Amino acid sequence: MAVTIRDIAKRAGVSRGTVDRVLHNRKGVNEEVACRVRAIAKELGFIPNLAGKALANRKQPLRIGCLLPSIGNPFFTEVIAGFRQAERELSDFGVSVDIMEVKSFDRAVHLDAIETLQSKHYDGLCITTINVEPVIAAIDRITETGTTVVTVNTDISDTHRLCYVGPDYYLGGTTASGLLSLVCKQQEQKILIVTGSFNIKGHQERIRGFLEGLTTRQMPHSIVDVIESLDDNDKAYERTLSCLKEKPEINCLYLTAAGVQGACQAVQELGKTGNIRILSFDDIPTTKALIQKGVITFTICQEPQRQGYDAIQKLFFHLMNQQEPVVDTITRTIIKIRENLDD
Amino acid sequence: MAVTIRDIAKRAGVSRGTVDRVLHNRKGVNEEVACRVRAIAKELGFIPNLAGKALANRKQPLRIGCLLPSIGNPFFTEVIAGFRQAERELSDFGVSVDIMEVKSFDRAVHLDAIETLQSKHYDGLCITTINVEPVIAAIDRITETGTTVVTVNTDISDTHRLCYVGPDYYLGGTTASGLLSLVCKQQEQKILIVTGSFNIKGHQERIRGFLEGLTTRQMPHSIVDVIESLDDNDKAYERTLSCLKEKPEINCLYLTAAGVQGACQAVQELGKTGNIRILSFDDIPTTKALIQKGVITFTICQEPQRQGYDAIQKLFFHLMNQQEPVVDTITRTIIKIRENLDD
DNA sequence: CTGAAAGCGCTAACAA
DNA sequence: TTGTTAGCGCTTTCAG
Repeated sequence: MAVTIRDIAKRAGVSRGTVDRVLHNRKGVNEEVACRVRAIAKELGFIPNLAGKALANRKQPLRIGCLLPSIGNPFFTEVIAGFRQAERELSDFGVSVDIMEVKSFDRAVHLDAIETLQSKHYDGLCITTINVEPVIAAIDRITETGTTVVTVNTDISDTHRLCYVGPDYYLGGTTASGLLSLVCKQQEQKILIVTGSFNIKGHQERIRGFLEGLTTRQMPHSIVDVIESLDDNDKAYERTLSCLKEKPEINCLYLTAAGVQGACQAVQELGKTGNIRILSFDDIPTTKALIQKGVITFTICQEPQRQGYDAIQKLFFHLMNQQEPVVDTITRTIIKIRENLDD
Repeated sequence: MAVTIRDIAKRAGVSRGTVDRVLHNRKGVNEEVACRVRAIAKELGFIPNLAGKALANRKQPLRIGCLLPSIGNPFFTEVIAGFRQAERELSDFGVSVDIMEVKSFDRAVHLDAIETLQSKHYDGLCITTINVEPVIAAIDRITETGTTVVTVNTDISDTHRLCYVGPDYYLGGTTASGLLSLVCKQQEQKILIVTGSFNIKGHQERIRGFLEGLTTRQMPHSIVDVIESLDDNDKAYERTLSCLKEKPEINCLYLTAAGVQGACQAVQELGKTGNIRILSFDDIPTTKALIQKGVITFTICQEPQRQGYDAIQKLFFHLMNQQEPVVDTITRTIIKIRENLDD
């Protein structure tokens, strides 16, 4: 039978109320008793019962706020589904989830959004934002007020976030290179890299992992060019098109970010489908369609729905039961080809 | 604010006890009142609060029993880890999980094990067993006594199980064929299929999916032979060795089941590593090592840990809150190559 | 057949 | 500084 605060109270010769105060580090307890209670709790290996806590907390439900740069970016649809699933499963424990969506990775927009979130005094935050100085500072201000922050999909370095839930971008890159090597054998690849932004660390990591992976696999290759799509289909289309025209030797496209459809459209219009091998990331509907058609050979995914789900879960368990250390959740690097696209 | 039995009781002009009796279909309630209560519950969209239930149920905890043919089969290590993780997370809700392990797929052994499980009167069962007549009947006998059964990893047809949690074997086969096609282009594959048993449906499905997938991808190929390993490394080694000697044209091995290490040993001893392409299923430690070494090109996995975890979760939620319909969980078909082997 | 009351583990408001 | 009490939603026992 599990240990309860009753057991601790009896053993320490105090009331349950006092035990509760000690366990929550609330002031107004004689330091001596506090010590004794803490010692006994540790000795007995006390773990608070979740059901009991949830029931008692019902009057002051747990409020979680989220920030996603999801407007106009279909990738985040799945992340949101994960948030919502977690909210549903945890509703019996008094959890509510608000999602704030913004467009783009603009610095001012994000700072503004974070300000707004702070003003709402959530118990916890799940956020995907940009890793730049003023944003980092804003987040530190929030954590200092006692709000717990989890970073989702994109980590924010050197801040006091509880943990990160998202992919290993470098591993995504090496996996792409590994599979490319298997598929192309010793045929030299003349590669055009279409990345999202030179300023986004995840995209850079996908390139770094890819290049190092090609070397490890001793894959003959050359990088013909690296261009930015800014996660935009139109830009990806134009720039890919002009680059392919200029450099007809290109036989491989490595798409590290959004803008997949645009880049593929350029290839298709030039009648080069089949002659140019295309690799991409994620599996938004348009990408799936291109794999079905055989335009893209494979895509590397990152469990977006799980990112949303796990972020909320982590936050919840931590808020309900401080103490045990929290580690990052690195979501899986999933290879999808035509056959296993739908699961 | 969510609806509680209190709300229903007030509205129906009865006590909470009566509402509880009605909601649990317990006898001893005037049919008229019962109807009224049921109607109000439905109208208000009542969903019982999990935390409340768990707390009240604490005196009669939920007991779940599991059956796995895991002795001597490393694949199930992960499934067990999933069972245990679920048990840990649900311990606050009074759930306990007993695991019964047997060796092999012997009919008598399984019948005996199921008998034993029945005699322990568990609230729910998670089982991996064989899909044959007497076993099916034994399971039906159990479900008739009110014990809920979930099938894990291997489904049992036409029985009154709550649901199935496991892979889509056919999809595993098509995925293997799809990736093989990408890797081998138009090079004709002369394939030796090493399956586990002709009598195990999952293995058959992996073959069927593979063959149909090769046709869909218009992959030139021939099946040189199909042999059984009986999930045993020694047998796999011997039979693969003699077959490879007899038919030196074989350039591809399709391993649908256990015995991977044995089959690979045969290839290695003949000095044919690199000349024979090998595909396998699952990622037990020995298989991982063979991928690292480059002996196996890729392996198709099925989320074994999630199988264990989800099976318990499903069972738990259903036992706590009958009513909502339960659907099967088909775990993902995961492609692993050297680079993404460890996640 | 039905209501009242106690209790699961925990929290918070109120007394002392 | 500490103890007492009521109550979260649900189940169960004991009266009636």
